[in-house]
Amino acid sequence: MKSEQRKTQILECAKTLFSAKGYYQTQISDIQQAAGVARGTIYQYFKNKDDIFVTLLENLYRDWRAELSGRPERNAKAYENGFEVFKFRIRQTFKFFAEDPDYCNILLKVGLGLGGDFDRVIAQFDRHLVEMTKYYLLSGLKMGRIRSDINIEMVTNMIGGAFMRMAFYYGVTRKKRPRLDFDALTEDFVRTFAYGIFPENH
Amino acid sequence: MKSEQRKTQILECAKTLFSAKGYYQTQISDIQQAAGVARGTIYQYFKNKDDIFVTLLENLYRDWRAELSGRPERNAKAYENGFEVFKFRIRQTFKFFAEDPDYCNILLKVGLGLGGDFDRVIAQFDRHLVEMTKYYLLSGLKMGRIRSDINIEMVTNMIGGAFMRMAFYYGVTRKKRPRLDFDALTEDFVRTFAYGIFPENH
Amino acid sequence: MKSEQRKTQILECAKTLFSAKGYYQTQISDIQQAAGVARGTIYQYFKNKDDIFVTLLENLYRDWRAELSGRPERNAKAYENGFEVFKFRIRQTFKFFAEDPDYCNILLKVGLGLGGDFDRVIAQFDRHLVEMTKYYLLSGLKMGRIRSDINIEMVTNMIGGAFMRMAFYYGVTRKKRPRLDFDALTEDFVRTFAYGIFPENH
Amino acid sequence: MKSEQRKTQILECAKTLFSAKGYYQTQISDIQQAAGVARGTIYQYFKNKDDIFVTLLENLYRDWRAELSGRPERNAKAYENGFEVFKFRIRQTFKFFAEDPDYCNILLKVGLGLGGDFDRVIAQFDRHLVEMTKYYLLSGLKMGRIRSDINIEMVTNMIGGAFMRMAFYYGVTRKKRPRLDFDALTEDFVRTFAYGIFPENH
DNA sequence: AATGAATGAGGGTTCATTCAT
DNA sequence: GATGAATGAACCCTCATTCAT
Repeated sequence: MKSEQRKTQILECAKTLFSAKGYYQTQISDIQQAAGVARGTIYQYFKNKDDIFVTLLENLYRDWRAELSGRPERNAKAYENGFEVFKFRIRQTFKFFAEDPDYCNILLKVGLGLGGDFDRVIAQFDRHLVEMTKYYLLSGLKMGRIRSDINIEMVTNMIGGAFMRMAFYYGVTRKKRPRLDFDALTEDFVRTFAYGIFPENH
Repeated sequence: MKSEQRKTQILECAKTLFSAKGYYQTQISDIQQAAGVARGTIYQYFKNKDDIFVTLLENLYRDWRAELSGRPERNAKAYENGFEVFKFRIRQTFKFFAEDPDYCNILLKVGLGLGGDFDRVIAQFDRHLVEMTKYYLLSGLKMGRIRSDINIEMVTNMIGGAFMRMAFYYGVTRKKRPRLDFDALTEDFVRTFAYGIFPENH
Repeated sequence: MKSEQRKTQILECAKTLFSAKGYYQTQISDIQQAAGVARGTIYQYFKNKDDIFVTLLENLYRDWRAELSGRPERNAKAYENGFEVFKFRIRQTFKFFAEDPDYCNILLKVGLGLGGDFDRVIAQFDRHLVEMTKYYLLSGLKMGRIRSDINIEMVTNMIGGAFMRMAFYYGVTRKKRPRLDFDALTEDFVRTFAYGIFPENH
Repeated sequence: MKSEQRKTQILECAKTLFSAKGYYQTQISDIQQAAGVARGTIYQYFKNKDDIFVTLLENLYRDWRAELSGRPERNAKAYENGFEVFKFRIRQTFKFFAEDPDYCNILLKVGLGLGGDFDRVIAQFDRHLVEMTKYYLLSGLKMGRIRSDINIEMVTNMIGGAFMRMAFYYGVTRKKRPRLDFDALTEDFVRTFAYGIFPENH
């Protein structure tokens, strides 16, 4: 228990540092000092430096999924059509990243291009998000709620890319925006993909 | 001239390696061996390892802009309305990344999260792409060709994110897809943002 | 305490080596081997090679001042006139260098012409010695105990130079002279400057 | 002939650089650029870097001896007693260093502590100066012109040290002193050692 | 004789990891 | 469990010297 707290504390310090300085620029000694423990203590909780970063990524994935689970309270009926579910998840993800910019920065910037085991864990998140989108698109297609002429593969990627960039934008780049309205944000985001940006009488 | 060739050759080897292994995983000795020169020779052409990477990024930016310049041959008239210009640039950028996956990988994955001077050069590309998009949106708005109720800031980020992810997808992830039809790809991409994915009679 | 000992031990080895081989001829690996520690251990105690040498010079200066402080036991009265103070300090400095030939060699030979931070620390010693001499000369002048027609600036330099060369001679060049009589040495030195080398009835 | 000029020119540049930056801080490329020749050209005139420095020191020694040779014009008679000869040589050496501060700096500061072959060449100068002094003292002693109770070894070192420091002071430290009166300087220097700094009725 | 690109041995420094206390 | 001194492999970079042209 006490031990678990210590581990969490080290991870928290590591998160801040990795986010601020990147993986290779962050030394074990930085983490150790920030956490206020001795150098060797780190190695009682983690196998090595990689392990810290991977644990961080796995926690991120776990926490994100916890955020996703649950249902939108209101409008339980609409939930059935899949669109509301999708919107809810988009909303929760926005919230998740906006409320933890370090996680956001680590997943969408710092963690990329590191190679090795890291790619695997990051790909896990990526795949999950993409599958979620694709699932929505496919079921929407089947129900006639989505245009039949779209290129699923492409649109999936587009939505994923657009979403991640926005998450990064609102979570990291624009750090000091006081209070984001996640519902409105999500509505705007979804509407753009739903109806396009051309006037209706195009 | 001979000297310029040698520099280019070193850069080419470095590009492949950085793309495949990442910045920190690539040693000077890797580059040196790949280029078939002695260790010290590298330092006759570059100040240090950073310099190689930054030069690579600057060349990337330069080459990309060269790809953008020029006009679509056919349909010169439509070009006037800005939409064709935008589409042309999207198309050229797709082409640029698809034809040079290493550049693509370095810019959109490997180079991120390195910090230092690298961020500056990468941000240059990013800003350029975003400004290009925003410019198109603003002029389209003024001409009534784009819905007046969109959130410019958000849509700009969405298009940028969607585009980069696609470029990465077609350039790197799906590396071995023989022959991409850039015109069709661009058309699909643009249409999705233009008309949305919902059926017309929504 | 233990740590302080280790640092001292490394410094001691470095002193011997720097004195024997010079700054640039002494490698970190020489010091490391002489001290019987691993390469990296050196860097736990010193920022870099420069730092070792500068620390050495600063210790030298500190130790020398410690040697100077204190008063000649006997003849406390004569001490008042300044001459005895001066002689005592000359004596102590002779002693200091004769008993630590490595310090002597590092300060008066090895450390010269290195430039950088080193000059600063060496100049500190030099200035101190010169100021000490000048102070004695000026107060002697005021009290009528020194000829009024001497060129202070020149004589200061002469005494300083003569003294340093002698220190080097007795400390380093003539390394193995068993037992120096510092009192006699000082007496000779001072008398030469006091009365000159010409016969009295010149 | 042309070749000899080229060699001289390289040496001249090397002298300036070695004096300003020290031996190890001066790179072959510095010398090569300053001399306006290609890197490889240096090695057609000198075996290696050491050779340049040693040549410089040997030229210095040669030029100094040239400066010493010759006789004081006036007072040819006094010349016989050795004192005038000694004074003349002191004077010429002052002049030599004051007129070539780089030589002065190289011999009395930069060249010390380098070890290797350099010590040998520098020692040559040193020994010459000391022998000159000792010879004067011994003959003065024999002729009763110098106090019989002085410690020859010590006084020799004192005069040598005092002299070198002064030469350095007037040649390097006080670089910008307009016009030195070498006769007066020498007179002051010699008188200090001759009669001492105490009042006559001590 | 002159060039300057190429060389590579050699040095300083970093930093994740270990282990005796 | 906690500590932090010690470790040493690994890496970047310098720079005197060579040699084909």
